[in-house]
Amino acid sequence: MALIDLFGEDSVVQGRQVRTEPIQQRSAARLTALLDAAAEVVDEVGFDRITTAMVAERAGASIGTVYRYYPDRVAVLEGLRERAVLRFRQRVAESLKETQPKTWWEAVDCGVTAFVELYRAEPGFRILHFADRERAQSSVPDELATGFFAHQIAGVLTEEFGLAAGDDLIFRLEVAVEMADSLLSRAFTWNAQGDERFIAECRRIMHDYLAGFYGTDA
Amino acid sequence: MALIDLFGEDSVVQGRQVRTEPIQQRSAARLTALLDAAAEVVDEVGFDRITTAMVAERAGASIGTVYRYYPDRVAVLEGLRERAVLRFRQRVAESLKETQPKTWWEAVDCGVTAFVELYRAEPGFRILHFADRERAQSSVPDELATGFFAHQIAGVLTEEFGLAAGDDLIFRLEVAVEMADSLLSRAFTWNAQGDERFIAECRRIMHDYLAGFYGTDA
DNA sequence: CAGCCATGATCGAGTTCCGTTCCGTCAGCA
DNA sequence: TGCTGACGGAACGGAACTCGATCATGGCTG
Repeated sequence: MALIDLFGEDSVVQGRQVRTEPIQQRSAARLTALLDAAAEVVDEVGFDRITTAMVAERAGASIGTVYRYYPDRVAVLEGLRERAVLRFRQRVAESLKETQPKTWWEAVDCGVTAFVELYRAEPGFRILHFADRERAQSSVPDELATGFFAHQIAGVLTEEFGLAAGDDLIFRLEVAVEMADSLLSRAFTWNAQGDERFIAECRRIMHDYLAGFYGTDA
Repeated sequence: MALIDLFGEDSVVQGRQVRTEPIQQRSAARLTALLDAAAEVVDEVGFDRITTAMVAERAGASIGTVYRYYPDRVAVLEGLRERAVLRFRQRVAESLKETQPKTWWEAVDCGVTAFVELYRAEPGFRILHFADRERAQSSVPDELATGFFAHQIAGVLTEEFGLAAGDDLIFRLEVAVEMADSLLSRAFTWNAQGDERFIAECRRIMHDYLAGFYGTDA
């Protein structure tokens, strides 16, 4: 199994948050414009204060258009999150292709790098960490949860670097993903460029935590 | 410095989220009733769906009373968070007094235990982790952030167990607190009693991470 | 110690704002 | 040129929040 298959866009299940699939071409542009607008507004006023009117105005659309594509306010944020996840995975896929990692550690590191880069460059990317929590109380675990990432990564590590597959690996990776998400988000909490200390410590912890179980490198 | 001084209620700075300090006795009862109501409602309908009307009704008060004490809806949640932090610290203080830890590790473990117990028993306790994220975009680091905990814990570990004080210790602890918060919240995300696997792994990781820097135990 | 009353506390109808709907109109495609 | 997808924005419902009327408390006074 190629890395690109695990992290490429092919394997992303289309979300259910969109009301009407865009048929005409202009509507696809509308959709991205709406999400771009939502991303900006989220960064400016926060998750609580965002209003559908703000999103519509910023996107140069009317209220009705927002509701044409999304059933409600929360769905817009979920759409934003879904796109962020997609972009993250694409970025990881690119990073893997460029880096051609020789060890499992280098592969994991690609994930950290991709995360940091997107946090820096992508408006509204912080929604990734946020939505994690809010989701908890309502729904069933979905394929965007950390557990899903854990499975994806497990696939890569197993296929490419021969790590022993199994529940232990999955669990380890889920813990690792949770910690990394937490530390990297912390790095960006009060520093738009990301506090290098936390980023570096995150890399170190990931390495030590996974190495402690699967042997140092290789 | 006694442990109780670091974690007792004395050192808690009164929050600013309350509009009017209660003067008469009944209003103090009102305030706790409002927070109790908010805690229940949060657990039932989530952070998004909570309304001031729900809180008022559950507390047996009118809308106006809610707004007498809190400037807006979000402030109620912040008040709830502040109380949760307070209770966590009190619980840690109790736990330390009972346990009489002999090693730094036992002391840290008290923190984990307190967190787990409160998560299980205290309605709305999950707000601790939630609010962490939302807070980030608006305000300056406050004394309820993880950094504050790190300082508190550093004080205990330095005074009681002779660990070397300094920025390194503070940073380590901040990272540890962040990871613990993340893993423990994950333990409770889809399991009201807390997934024991994550709780145990959290303890192990805390121990290894801190021990790796300061030497095993003692 | 009873009663007074300044002031804290409460209430809830009313106002404003926001989420959401709905239908009339416009634009792309055949 | 008609048919269907896309769009706009007024209108509706409900939730956040205000405000002046009203009630309760507890210190003070005689």
